[in-house]
Amino acid sequence: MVAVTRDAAWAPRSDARMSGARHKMRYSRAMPAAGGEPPIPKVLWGTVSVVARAFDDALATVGGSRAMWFIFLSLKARPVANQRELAAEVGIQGATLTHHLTAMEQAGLINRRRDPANRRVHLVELTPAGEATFLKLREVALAFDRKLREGIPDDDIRHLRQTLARLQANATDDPAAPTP
Amino acid sequence: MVAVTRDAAWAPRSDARMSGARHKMRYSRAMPAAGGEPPIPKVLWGTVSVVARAFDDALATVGGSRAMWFIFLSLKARPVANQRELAAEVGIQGATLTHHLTAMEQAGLINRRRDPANRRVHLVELTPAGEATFLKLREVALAFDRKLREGIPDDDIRHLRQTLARLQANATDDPAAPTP
DNA sequence: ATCTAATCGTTAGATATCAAATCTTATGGT
DNA sequence: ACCATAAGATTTGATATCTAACGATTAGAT
Repeated sequence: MVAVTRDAAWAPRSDARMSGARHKMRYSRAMPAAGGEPPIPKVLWGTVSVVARAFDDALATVGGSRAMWFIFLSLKARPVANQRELAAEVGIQGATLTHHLTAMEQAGLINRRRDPANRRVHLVELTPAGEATFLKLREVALAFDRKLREGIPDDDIRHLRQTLARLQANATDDPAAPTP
Repeated sequence: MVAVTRDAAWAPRSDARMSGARHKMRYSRAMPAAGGEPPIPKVLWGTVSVVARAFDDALATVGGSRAMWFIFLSLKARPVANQRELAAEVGIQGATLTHHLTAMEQAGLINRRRDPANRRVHLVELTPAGEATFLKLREVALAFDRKLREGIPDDDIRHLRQTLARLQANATDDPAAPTP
């Protein structure tokens, strides 16, 4: 018989996500190398699930979404040659970008037109409504960023960026041919 | 006219994901507060997309997946009272867990049976085939962990865990009622 | 000049996830 | 004893994402 403490009814935002560990997990039982800590992929995934969800919720309050915000951000940060490049910048596949752009176009936030110089490429540009939406989303994103970094020194953020970059590089490097 | 360098045909694993930034992005143009660096949510999302994909690919080579591995991991790390608790541990919703467990049951990796003491509860237990699969997945997961941490001092990993935990807490804390 | 191959984008089909509705079983109030 | 409510799990319907196949356009070879 296992005693289980349930989510209290009075708890604000009784969101069970990621809050289930009432007993201390001992991952060393399953993963001898981990020293009792959850493995890195699990920690990363857990944090990102929670952060991304909160970010999405915040953007949704002004009618946006994470993908929409990343698209706006890439479009405004520098001119993009084509959708393929935009997709890479945003971190999604071209097919996925198509869906988002179609939705944004139907919502009147962007225009797509063929480049006269190379009619294969579709040029993406913001409409006035798109500019207005961008500003609203930016406000929410900036507020979220402030909240996210609260109590974390800038040095730690820098360190975080470095370590994440290293993890990303380590994950993708091919062990077959590291030396040419 | 924008000059665009295309993916070279000779590049190994010409996966465009997250590799599109040939020009240095200046996010300060769009996000004045960021100091030219991409905002934290974007960095997090980018790193996790890449790492999770690589991890999934690795697990797929022995017939597994990220979700399956997390489920095994939680089941082996300590006994779990019920599926709701297991879902929280894994970091997914109960409905999603049901799908995975159904698939794993059909694959002969686990059994689900009603708890005689409380017939609402479905107890999950590994079959011998499940134990064997767990060992194979663990091997892959340990190798991936080693690869992921290559060149990163343990102190940095500890630091990473701490910062991620803080980000997670900051993301979810309710600004409405921080003080009771 | 024409034909083949490459590039850009979209469409189609599949999977993973979530929220909401539903089903089954247990608990508590009367 | 009976019924309403709660808890655990599943099912349903929606969304975001991916890969693979396709359509349109251009570039290159002959």
